[in-house]
Amino acid sequence: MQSLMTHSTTLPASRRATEGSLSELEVEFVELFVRMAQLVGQPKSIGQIYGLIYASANPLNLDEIMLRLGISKGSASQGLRFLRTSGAVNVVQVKDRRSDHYVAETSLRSLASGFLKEQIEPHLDSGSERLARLRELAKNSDLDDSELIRDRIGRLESWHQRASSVLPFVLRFIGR
Amino acid sequence: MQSLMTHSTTLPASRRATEGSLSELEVEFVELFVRMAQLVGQPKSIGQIYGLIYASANPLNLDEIMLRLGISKGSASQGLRFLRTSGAVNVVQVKDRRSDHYVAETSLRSLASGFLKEQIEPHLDSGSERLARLRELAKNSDLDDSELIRDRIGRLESWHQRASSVLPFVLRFIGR
DNA sequence: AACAATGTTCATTTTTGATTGAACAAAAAA
DNA sequence: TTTTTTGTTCAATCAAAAATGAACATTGTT
Repeated sequence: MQSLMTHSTTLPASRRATEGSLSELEVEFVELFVRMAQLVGQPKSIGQIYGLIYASANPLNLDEIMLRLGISKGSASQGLRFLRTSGAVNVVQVKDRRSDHYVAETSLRSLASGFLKEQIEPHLDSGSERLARLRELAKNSDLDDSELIRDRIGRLESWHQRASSVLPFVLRFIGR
Repeated sequence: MQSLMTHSTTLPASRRATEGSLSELEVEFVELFVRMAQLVGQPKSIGQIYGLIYASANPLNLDEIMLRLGISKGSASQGLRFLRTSGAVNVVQVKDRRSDHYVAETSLRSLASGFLKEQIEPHLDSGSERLARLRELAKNSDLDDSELIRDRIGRLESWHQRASSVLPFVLRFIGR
């Protein structure tokens, strides 16, 4: 759950590590990803963190992330866990640095599949159980509207099936 | 934005209009739709209302909905507006009743397209503007990481394009 | 006209969910 | 072993979003 590749960097160049403020360009990236995060129902901090890493030329560690974004250690830690387990960032080791550093996974395929697998699939699975329960309840229901109920449950089943089959399809279409 | 068909009903059968409580079966439907609503980032009340209407054999009006679900008039009114404008429910007139009554739109095609058009499309549109702004800022950016920035913006553009093209595709796939 | 029925609006309250930060554990370094 | 670095956890706080309900408009009824 945590791809360990080695990545050599001399943490160089422009931007000092512990800065506490972002360039105009970085702000724009961060804001863009905050919107995207919220669009898919994720907290702002997730978007901030991913946005910063996405726009960064060198791998960042937890400390840098919390300082640059001005967020708490807790948020940074939890946000990074989420991004790690859903495959949106990867852990790399930086020479002469003990802490984990993070780089962005930029393939849309990975991001989309991580999201769908983590956020959508579970719902589809639990959906099956709910449908079963619904069918059960429908048996002992008023005979009056049993026809309607039958129809509605049938529709739900067809939705469920369609949704399930669109999912891999979207992945293939969007993929690599 | 409000299809006015006439629908004759003698508001009959089982369930008394002003009851204030739901059958076990109705509860199950309502809960199912509450989950679905929250999955796509919509408030609970939206799911409740749609769920109730979905499981109802006869058209319901605002009063019935708020009483049966035990929600406020305000919630019911706002929820119904949302469902109306996104095409998830239709307005019908019931003989001898002055108020608007609602029936569920049950075609997945309509529901999905309403949702995508209302909730996703706007984001894709505003995305274009943001990308333009990003490109603008990138011009006057540090020459150091200009290569990375170029790459990242390029990727975003490709994501945007893919997302835009998947959308009508999903609709066709899911449709009818 | 006066009254009743139907809906909408929006300032306040409530609920939900995200963020914080201090306390803790684990693993290096000293 | 003691100290520092790194990261996680979770109860408490804070902020955002949703729900409430009273006031208001509109339209029909008497």
